[in-house]
Amino acid sequence: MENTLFDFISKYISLTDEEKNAILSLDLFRSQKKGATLLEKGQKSKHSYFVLKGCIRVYYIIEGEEKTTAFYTEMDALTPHCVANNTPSEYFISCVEDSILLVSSSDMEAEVNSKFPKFETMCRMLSEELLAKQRIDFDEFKTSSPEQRYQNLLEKRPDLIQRVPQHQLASYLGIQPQSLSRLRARILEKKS
Amino acid sequence: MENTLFDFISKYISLTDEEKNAILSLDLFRSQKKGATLLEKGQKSKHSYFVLKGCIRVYYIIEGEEKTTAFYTEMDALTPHCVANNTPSEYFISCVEDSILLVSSSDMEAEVNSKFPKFETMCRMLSEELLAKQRIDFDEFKTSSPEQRYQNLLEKRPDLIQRVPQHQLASYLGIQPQSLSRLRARILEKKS
DNA sequence: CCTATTTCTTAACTTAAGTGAACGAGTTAT
DNA sequence: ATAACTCGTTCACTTAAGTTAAGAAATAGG
Repeated sequence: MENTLFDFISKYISLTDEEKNAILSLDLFRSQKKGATLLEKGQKSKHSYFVLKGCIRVYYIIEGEEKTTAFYTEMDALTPHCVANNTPSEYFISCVEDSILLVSSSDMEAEVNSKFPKFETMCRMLSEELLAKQRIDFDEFKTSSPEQRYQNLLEKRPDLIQRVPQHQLASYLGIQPQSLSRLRARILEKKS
Repeated sequence: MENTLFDFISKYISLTDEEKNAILSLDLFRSQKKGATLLEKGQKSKHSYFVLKGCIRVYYIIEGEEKTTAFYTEMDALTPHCVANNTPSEYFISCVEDSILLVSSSDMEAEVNSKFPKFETMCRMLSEELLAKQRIDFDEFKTSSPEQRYQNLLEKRPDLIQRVPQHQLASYLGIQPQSLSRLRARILEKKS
């Protein structure tokens, strides 16, 4: 588990053993059961998450319906919108599977950032990278049909289709569960 | 023009007059004519943009069709995906209007970041903020219909609808220009 | 100033997604 | 063990977006 974290960090900066131990001593790892809620709509929170194992999702409740918009799996980092601007959350976050997460608070990050400039550099690089990557994902979503989005997902995150309930996948693809069912049937039809 | 920039920066950090002069002496402001291309597909680039005045757009050419996916106007910052990972660009960037831009290179930013930690802090805060904001935009896009997206745009960026050609707006909303025309007619119908 | 081109709209038709309902399989709770 | 739910699928029907084509309006270029 620690290795997952340090492998990830090593993509951006290099840490001494001392620094690694300092991080471990902060004791940030948390286990969560499938279905556990990490953040509710309306709540304020200062917590950011890094997924070491498992899967968490972001969802809204719109006119009584759950709309899942994002999944975070191994090596994914998530700072909810409400953390940045200290407002009540517009969405929920919960565990799709039993998960092991690294949970940090913005206060703690601010402290670490000011003590270790190297760490702030990593945060900057990481969020710049995620911003550019998310831009591409958004662009792909805009420029493709539901069917193309599903095919795209099959290529890029085939594991998600196995791990996650269909009705959650559907809203992730921007459609109704019935449409996803139909679309899958249509694709099978084509192959044969 | 300088004020636009320093007003923006002051949201994140405070600068001394000396520091302001240092920034101005870098001479980063560039004027661009409507229609000018800032980045082409396949090109590598190290340039990031901050829009002081005007409007630039990101677009793809997919099966011969232009697909516009993003607009950047006054006080918006853009670091293309290809800058972060030094790969050929998957999209084009061009000016929708005559524009005044601040253009920086990643080399220069790296240098400034290492000399002035304050500046790196600003970059981190900015990209974290943009990441969270873009996440919300993406979520709204996923959870709403083309018509809702248009109504949403009317509320949040009414200026865009005036400044930008309809066919570019259409792909920004994820639909065909004909569908946008129809959808606008439908909305007018409802109001009366 | 007029022509050429681009942009926007409209229309008719096709295709796919939304909606409401029903069903069976699998799960959870009592 | 059975009742109550959840989940995925299918069906019939409605609605909206995609597609192709044509024409009007606005814009740019010579």
